[in-house]
Amino acid sequence: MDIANNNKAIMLKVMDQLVQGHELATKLQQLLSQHGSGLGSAEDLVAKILGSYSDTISTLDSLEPISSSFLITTVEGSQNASCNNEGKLEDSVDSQKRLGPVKGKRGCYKRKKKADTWTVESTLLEDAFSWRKYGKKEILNAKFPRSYFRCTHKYTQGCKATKQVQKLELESRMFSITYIGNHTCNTNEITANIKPCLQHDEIIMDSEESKCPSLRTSMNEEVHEEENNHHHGSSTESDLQLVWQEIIGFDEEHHHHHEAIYDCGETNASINGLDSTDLWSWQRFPDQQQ
DNA sequence: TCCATTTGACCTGA
DNA sequence: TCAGGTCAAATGGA
Repeated sequence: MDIANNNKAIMLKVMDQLVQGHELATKLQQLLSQHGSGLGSAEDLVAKILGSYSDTISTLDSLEPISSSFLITTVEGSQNASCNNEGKLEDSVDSQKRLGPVKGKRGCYKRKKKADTWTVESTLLEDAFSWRKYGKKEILNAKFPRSYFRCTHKYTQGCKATKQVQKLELESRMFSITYIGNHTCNTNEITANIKPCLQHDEIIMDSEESKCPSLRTSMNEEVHEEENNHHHGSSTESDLQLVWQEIIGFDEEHHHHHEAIYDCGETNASINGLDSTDLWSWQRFPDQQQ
């Protein structure tokens, strides 16, 4: 009996590890696709890794019936879901919004779990996805408020990805960007219109462990290019500007004016058809101020 | 008019 | 109990 229980525990642990590996490979695949050209072989490799994980998981799953539910809950991880309607999230939410306000539903949600969540520290706030801000919150013992973003395609494509952005220190350009959930929207459409941007200065700070060592390496390679990367853009300039403007405002409340430092002289850039007025003004954060 | 942001309200979970 | 996360009405800009 104990042996059976022990085997079951081992099986669960193996499944856990496999599922985690699968999640990491999925994230890596997404990041590789965001970074775009020249990485085709790497993407192929990731696809093979993912296939291997899937095969192994399904094989184990067929051996142990109880693992099925485990697999689903783990893989879904932080995929947020409304507390009503048991999973049929997006359409219902969307239709609710269009049909009119439903009182008593505010804040009705399931808090995201840590799985499928990873944190990046970066001087750049943008990525290949389009985000819409839905909230801001003062965080206890934090100098700066945290901004909350959801995927623009949440209602149109049911994409459940969200991210949280918080400035780390007053004297630093670094932001802590927490990504929660994977994009399920049509990323090809997004990335096709946007040049891949280098996410220099990024440090993966996964909430569970360091999940993406290969990514970390690639990120670090870009560090030295920091000051030269003012010519990359994405569809997320709007939210960048928002966060930046908030922070500027916040700084100005606590310090004084930094206009000269913010003004890096690049305005009205048009990248890939996207209007990016004042696109780069946010990049010159007052790290060298007095 | 449409869409995005702001912000106070509200709910969940630790 | 309260900090954190999300909702949704109000507001503003294009």
